[in-house]
Amino acid sequence: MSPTLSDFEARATRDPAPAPAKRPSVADNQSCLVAKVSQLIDMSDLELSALSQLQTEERSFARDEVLFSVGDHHQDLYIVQEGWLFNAIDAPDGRRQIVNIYHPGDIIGFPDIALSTRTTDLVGVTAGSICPFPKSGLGTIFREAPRLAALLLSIALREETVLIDRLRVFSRSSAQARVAYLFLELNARLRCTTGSDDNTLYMPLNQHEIGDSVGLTNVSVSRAVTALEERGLIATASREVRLLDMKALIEMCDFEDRYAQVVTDWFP
Amino acid sequence: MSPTLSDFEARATRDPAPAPAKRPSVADNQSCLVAKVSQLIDMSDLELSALSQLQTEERSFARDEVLFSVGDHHQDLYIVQEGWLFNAIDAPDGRRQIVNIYHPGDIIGFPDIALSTRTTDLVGVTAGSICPFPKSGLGTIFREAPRLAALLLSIALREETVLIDRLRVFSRSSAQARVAYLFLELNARLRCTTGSDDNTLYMPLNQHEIGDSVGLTNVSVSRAVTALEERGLIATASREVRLLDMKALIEMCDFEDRYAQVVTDWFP
DNA sequence: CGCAGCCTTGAGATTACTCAATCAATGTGG
DNA sequence: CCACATTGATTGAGTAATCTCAAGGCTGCG
Repeated sequence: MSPTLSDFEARATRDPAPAPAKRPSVADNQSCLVAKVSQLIDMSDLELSALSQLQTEERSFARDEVLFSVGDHHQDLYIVQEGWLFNAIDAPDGRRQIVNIYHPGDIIGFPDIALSTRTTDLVGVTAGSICPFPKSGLGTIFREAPRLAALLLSIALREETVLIDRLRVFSRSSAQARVAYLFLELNARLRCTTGSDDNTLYMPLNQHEIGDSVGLTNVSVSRAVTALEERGLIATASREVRLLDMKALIEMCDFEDRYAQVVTDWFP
Repeated sequence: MSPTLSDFEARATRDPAPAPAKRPSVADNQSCLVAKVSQLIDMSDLELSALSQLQTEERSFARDEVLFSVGDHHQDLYIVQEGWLFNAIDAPDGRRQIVNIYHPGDIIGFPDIALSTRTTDLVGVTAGSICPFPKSGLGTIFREAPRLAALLLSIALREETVLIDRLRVFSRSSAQARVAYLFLELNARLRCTTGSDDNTLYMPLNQHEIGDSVGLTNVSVSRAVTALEERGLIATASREVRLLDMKALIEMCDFEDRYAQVVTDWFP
């Protein structure tokens, strides 16, 4: 039996070893994008074929590999097949802002397609692979599969809502609240794909990278994590975080789960 | 001659008196959305009629009026016809995050349509009016006018890029840099609609509201503005800000103008 | 003239940052 | 199998920035 999307996801989150075993090409079965979209809506044959035509070869990446950089010209979106990545912007003072953390099934590079060049670097957190998806294929989708086009807009708008949530948290809250928010968000996202619900999450980012995500230094992250542990809100193992007191965590950073629902009532 | 979009904009930014004079209804000429979209691309007759059918009655609002609140169910997007508004989220500790500031021609409520309820409050900064646009009309656009649908996605993605820029600035930068960024962003947005290029901008927000926008207290805003003036980077009058040293301002907050361009090469 | 809203300024408290040293975990080569 | 190097996490001490609380000033308006 060939692997399904959830197989990929489970493997990616539990076994992020640097050298991934030989996997069957995605073309063996279906494209990453088809898998991703199938999760969200049922597709007609027409829609399926429109999507499948956009299939291109997957590309693998290594831990810490930079897949593209700010200023690069681009032709593609990517769908994550396996592994974690993030995109980031380097500030002139040497600090870095991690903008988004990507997991299997996520779409990478969406905001950039309205501009001519990349606005962020893309970096591998673990080893893994991504499926390119030519930007020009979007035209086809909009022309031939309006319902899929509407779904893409929905995905973009949900990303925007999440960014607004983060803006609120990161511009006002304490170090502990910021770290708590990051853990809660990752948990919400991973839960809706992997289905595990014990509120334990795999965390391949080191504390410096966590700091780059939430706007803190590695030292402040360390202190915040320690404080959250001492308060009994979380427990950390080697590369795992367990959220012990969801209610308190959610309350301290005013977290909202935006991944639970997608409204489709206005779709064509 | 009935007013054009740019008439509205010029009036809104230069004459934000609390009680707007009687204006002809937008139906006299064309819908707000048609005007907005015409700015960005040329439309075929088919596209024009698809858009025009979505016309509904405009609604006026007063300074400080709350037009909708977090949790409200919604059916509409809005296009700003005249005046300024912002949307905001109240934090449990009594502070408030202003998420977005809207000017004539802007689309309000876009991120919310992927969710069932409002995620922010909408508040009038000056008096003005907005044109509702039923969410269900989006389905029509996606079905019948794919190029307009693609344009909507572009607009959403540009909003997202701007949010990413803000996340970077507000989670790391100094008070002066945050305030400078806000002024630069407002200037860039107003310039592309009003066309004035002397880098002087109308600023109806008080310092408390500026603080709510950039994640500072009113006291810190006051100190930051004073410091920027003392350094000769800006000058402030009663309700105006003049940007004296664009180069230094842009450099201190790493500002990027995302409003100058929209790439349409992938459009159907 | 006096009130109200907004802005400014001061002083002390809080919070995160920087710099630096130490500790822990992991992996490598002899 | 163990010394050693490397990377990441922790802890301490002092610094810098913003926040809070509070008082006072300016401006526009009834």
